[in-house]
Amino acid sequence: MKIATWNINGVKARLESALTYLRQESPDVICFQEIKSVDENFPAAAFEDLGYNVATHGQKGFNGVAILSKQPLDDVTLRLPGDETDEHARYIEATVSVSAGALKVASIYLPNGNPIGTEKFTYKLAWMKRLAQHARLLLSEEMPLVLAGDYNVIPEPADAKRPGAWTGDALYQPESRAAFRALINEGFTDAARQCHPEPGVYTFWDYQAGAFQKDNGIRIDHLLLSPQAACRLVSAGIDCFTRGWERPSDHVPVWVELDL
DNA sequence: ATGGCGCGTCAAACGCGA
Repeated sequence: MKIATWNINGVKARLESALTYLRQESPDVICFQEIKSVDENFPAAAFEDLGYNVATHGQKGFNGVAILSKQPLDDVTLRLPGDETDEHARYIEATVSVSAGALKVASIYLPNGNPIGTEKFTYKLAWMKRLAQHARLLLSEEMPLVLAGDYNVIPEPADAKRPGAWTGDALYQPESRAAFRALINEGFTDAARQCHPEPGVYTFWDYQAGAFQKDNGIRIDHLLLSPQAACRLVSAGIDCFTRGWERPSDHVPVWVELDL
């Protein structure tokens, strides 16, 4: 079973690319971030025509997450618990039935947090704390679980071509990295890193300054596996080729193959 | 060495991202 995550930076702008990717790679589940669309305007029919069930949590203009699955999506939950005043559409979770039982999947769009020293960075750290708390609850269910998405965190120096260029950035702050480590240390496996220990593995290249041509990338999109998913890990990969497509997203799909 | 973009909103710049 193949589960992918992709920050598509606007579903309207990326619809043809997304459909092409799904036709070509055919993941069983794909998590989208930054759909930048309200639920009513999400082009669900186009994805349903490819055999996907669709669950979205959108808002006007920015943010917005979705889960698409060939198998039915049950118990769809919107919003990350812990702050009723948080209006950002950044979290959706659902259960997918599989032959071995059930798999839980979340599509996560973690706050960017820039610039540091502002309420945006405070919001990022608070959001990460809420995520870690909710993750503990999910782990206690002891089922295969994949927390997939754009974490907006560069975990280690090896996750950036030029780590020194990110020292003042919210994605690479010690607090951001510590919060990510704390989440991992609850018992998750970083699927792409597990399968690809080598440096030079990136999921994002800025639109500016020819970043992709220079391979000046960072690894900020992650699939975190619960122990019950990690023991079924077959392979993981990053589909960099979409970054070379016409009008690309600045992020590329990351995927994991689980023996489920 | 440095900086170079793109999407959505809304109809000209601007917020936002990373």
